[in-house]
Amino acid sequence: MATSHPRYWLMKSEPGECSVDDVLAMKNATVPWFGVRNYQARNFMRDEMKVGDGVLFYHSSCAEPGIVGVARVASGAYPDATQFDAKSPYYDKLSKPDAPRWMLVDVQVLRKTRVLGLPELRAVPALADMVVLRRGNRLSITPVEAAEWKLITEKMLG
DNA sequence: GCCAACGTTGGC
DNA sequence: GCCAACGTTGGC
Repeated sequence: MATSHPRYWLMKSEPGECSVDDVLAMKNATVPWFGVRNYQARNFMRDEMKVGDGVLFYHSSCAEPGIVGVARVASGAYPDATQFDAKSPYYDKLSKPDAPRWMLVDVQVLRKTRVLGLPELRAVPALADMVVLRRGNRLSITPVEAAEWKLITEKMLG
């Protein structure tokens, strides 16, 4: 049976660690989405994301949280190298190379946008159900509905 | 710095 | 398997 999986996602990054500008400065404007240590977010990357899926690049834990760029999923899932690096804050001593716990995908930034902040997003009735806007949401990767993607990328950022 | 909300841990 | 304690996220 064909399961309809989301084709669009919102991915949070702390700009102090990896901003949209940092990614644009990288080779092919592409970055491995390292550091996710939440099973639900991992499962999205491991099980549901496909190359070409749309991504809203979001800055969190900063002066002006919000959407700051449009990106795409640029690889299938593979192990997050930081889990094996004892010097990394993301080191996981329980993870073994032959049985990695944490998987990631590469994300390629297609364009930087103006900051679409939370108050502006919350002011749009059609976005009221966006997962990222739900009360208490802390998940760093959330699905985005096709209609939400279209509205944000074409109307609000167009 | 505060605090709400949620995930994880671990004793039982 | 329950659930209290604790840690983390992230907006404000």
